[in-house]
Amino acid sequence: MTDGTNDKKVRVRFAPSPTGGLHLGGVRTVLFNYLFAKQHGGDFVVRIEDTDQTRFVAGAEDYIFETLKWCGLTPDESPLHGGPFAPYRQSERKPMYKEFADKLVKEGKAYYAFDTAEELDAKRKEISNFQYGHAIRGAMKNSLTLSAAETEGLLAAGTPYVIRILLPENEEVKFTDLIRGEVVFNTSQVDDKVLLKADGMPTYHLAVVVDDYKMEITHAFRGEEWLPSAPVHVLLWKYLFGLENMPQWAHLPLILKPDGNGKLSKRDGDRLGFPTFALDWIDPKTNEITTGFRERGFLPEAFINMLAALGWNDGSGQEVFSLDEMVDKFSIERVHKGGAKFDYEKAKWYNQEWIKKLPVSTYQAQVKEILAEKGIVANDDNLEQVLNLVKERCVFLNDFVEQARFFFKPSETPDIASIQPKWDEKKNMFFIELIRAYELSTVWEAADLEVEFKELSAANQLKPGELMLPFRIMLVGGKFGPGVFEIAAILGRDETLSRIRHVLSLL
RNA sequence: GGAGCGUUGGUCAAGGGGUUAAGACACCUCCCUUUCACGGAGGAAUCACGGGUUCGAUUCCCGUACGCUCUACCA
Repeated sequence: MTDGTNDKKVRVRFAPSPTGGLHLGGVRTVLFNYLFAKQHGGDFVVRIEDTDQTRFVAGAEDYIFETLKWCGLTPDESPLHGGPFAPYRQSERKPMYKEFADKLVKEGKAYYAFDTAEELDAKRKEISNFQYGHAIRGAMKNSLTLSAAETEGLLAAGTPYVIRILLPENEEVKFTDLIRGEVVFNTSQVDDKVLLKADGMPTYHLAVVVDDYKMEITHAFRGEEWLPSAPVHVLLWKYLFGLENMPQWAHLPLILKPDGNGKLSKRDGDRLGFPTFALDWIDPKTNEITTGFRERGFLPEAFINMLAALGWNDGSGQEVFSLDEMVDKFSIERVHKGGAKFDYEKAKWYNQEWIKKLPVSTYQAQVKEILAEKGIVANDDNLEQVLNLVKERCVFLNDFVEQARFFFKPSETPDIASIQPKWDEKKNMFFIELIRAYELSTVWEAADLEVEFKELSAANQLKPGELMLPFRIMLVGGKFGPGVFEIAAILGRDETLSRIRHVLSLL
């Protein structure tokens, strides 16, 4: 199969570090993993890569799971959901890694290095293009340059050390990337990466290989920033578990900032006024709040749809996809190689499309809550009707506040300024008569109300056009919203008449 | 600096040796709407540049330019 699946059960993983809020790129990585797994009837596992204790941030892990939940991307296995390959936190798997690092040392594929951070810094300053590799390692303090006895001595004395992979000189490492095709690196160009840190924790390089093996991962999709270190991972697979067991790789393109160049960062969002995180993130140290797409009023359907479209399309021209449709139509080979600039306008368009597309019942409760926060009590009898009437003018869920509030609460500041200049006694009389007519109406439906309105305006020798705006201002408070007669129909007789009277009294 | 990856309208992109080079977003004009939206019609590209290969290249090859990523005991 061209997408790299074979008879093995497909298993993918998303492996985030709990260092803060999940940004767009991270969620898209999850999405593509998820889509691929589900399309092949496989498993989606979430593994927490918390090997760097200095960067650990409290709450970040919970945040990741809340994000997945909101997006509807449920893991089959994770620290939260459990699973047969537990534990799913690398910090809890610490003992597993050292064994493999030791094995590599024993086989001459890796070595102990005793250089201190200061010594490394000094070398980096001294030698331009410093790379801890074949050209330099002979001049450093490690088990390759030290005698066996010296190394033993340092180890026995408890001297801090790291284990580095010993890269062969001038050897080609090839692998097939599902998105990019064959990728080739020469080992002389990559350095002897640290595998095991002085604190006994593995680096990403060792951990990702060991865990992918132990968790029987078949496909590994990650951001493009990992491409340069891929040869180290391939070599580790070759040394430890065999290339035939190595997962298929796919390196996803980056999401770029809308203006200028470079990958999108949280700072760009702050600067340009759009979210980059899925949900609100509160920095536990500074208490600084970063707004998320959810709180900004995005629907999860729109959020993931927009994310998928950033780098993938099915070639048909279709742009709006549900999660199920994406599972059905996704193809890793149709993912772009080049990065895409993030376009917030397009993101908003997706949201509006989804607000229109989805039955309002799917977000009605949430809108009701948003309204309540603004002190607007919506009654369930006609909320659905109201939302249906105004949904096509909402880009964000929060827009329902402005678009729907007048149904539940008369405007406190009706825009009488825009009707006053042309206001006269004739119009005043018309509305007084309208009140009377509407009081006597036997039915209260939009079409009938419109007929009565027009008949009355004709009887008064007024153009309905001159009266529509005042009527709208009376009911709505401003120059916006659905058809006035539909509004009146929903408001009901009492409320409609009361609003006409009220504005009349102000004119 | 080195290595890797990339480059189709302002943005996302389809396409792929011979086409009027799809579509969407944004923008502008018009229509619809006696409001605002929705909707509809119209408007923009010497396919980064230079060489090849070819009857023919945006599409294949090689360079160049530009951009990005990596170059940590971070992921």
